[in-house]
Amino acid sequence: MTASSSRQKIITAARRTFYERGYEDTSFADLAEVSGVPKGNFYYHFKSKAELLATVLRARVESVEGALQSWSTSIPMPQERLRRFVRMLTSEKEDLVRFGCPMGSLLMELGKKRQPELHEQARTLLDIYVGWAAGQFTELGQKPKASRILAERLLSRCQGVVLIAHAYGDTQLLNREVRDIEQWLAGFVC
Amino acid sequence: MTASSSRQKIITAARRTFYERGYEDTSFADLAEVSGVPKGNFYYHFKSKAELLATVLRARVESVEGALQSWSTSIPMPQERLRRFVRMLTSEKEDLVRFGCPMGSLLMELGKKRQPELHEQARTLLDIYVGWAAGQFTELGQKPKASRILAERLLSRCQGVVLIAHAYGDTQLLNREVRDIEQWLAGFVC
DNA sequence: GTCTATATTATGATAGAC
DNA sequence: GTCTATCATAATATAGAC
Repeated sequence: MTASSSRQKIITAARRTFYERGYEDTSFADLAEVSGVPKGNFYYHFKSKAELLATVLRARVESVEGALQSWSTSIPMPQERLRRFVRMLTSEKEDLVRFGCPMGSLLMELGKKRQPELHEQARTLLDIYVGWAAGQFTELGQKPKASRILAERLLSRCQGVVLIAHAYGDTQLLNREVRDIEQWLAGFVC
Repeated sequence: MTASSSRQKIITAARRTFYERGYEDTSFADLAEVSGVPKGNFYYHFKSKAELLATVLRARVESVEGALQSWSTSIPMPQERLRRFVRMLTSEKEDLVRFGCPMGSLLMELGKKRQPELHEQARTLLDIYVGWAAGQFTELGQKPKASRILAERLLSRCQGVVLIAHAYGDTQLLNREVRDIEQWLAGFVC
């Protein structure tokens, strides 16, 4: 087994388990079990648990950047791109209802940590979404300042919906509120 | 120092510190420091840390019920009561921007715990707000089912706004989005 | 009821053989 | 690079004197 393979197994397991149980409640013993890599090896690949988290956050950033860029090339109309973004909530509904939003969970948990650099890295994720959404609103004819506000409002609404749907474990609520956000978005199309 | 005094000091310290640092990251040593009560005493008043958390959650439930009931008697118009509710976000803005929403934080953290009864207790808090808000919408002439949906939407929007404002540490964003929610609410008045 | 001292366990992290 | 064994620490929880 190559080095990068073990390293990748750890990252994959951490990404999923940090999401499901939270960062603090996930031990290296847990990750060893999930990944199949003995926990002693972890310190060959990462110098600390915080560094593993930073790596997971970078991996999430790259995933998100990749998805958003691919939409920008494959979907011509900005309003369709925004719909595609909101539709993520329904296509991922099982996980979102069970575990909440991966980004939102990290933002909340890391926002309470003593190390502010971890919170900053989680905020990078949010910034990518907000910056991208603002770009779509600008293409729809909104001024830069208004675009930023609308983007923050869109992310805010998505986060709120997922949080409540997760609290109630209610998939229907999620579906219904996604439709409401889509209707709100439709007001900016014409 | 009476028994109830020590007990109350622990609850007060726990309520605040669980909010600021999260439940899991708050140790009895931390609470001993904050409350001034030696940590050995904690197990005289509470049989476990989980029981202390349950007590804190009950205290929050009582606070919320008290506030909502007092509004129902002191504020005659339901639309004014809903405004009062949303205005909480601005009157508590310093804490909300620094630490997020106390209820939202607990919902997220406890939603990832193995003990589902803790998550249920946190959801009780949410249920109280949602039930109360639904009652206000009903008084405004909405049908019961629509009232429930609007109440969930209101809580969802508030939670989302606080989460994003907290992530960015942005008080202005909070103020602005609160105004937007108030405008949305105003649509149901006439 | 209050406090000190301590047991117990889990975790992040390290040492060193292979 | 991989794996086992182990350290050091911090946390929950308990025992028992006062």
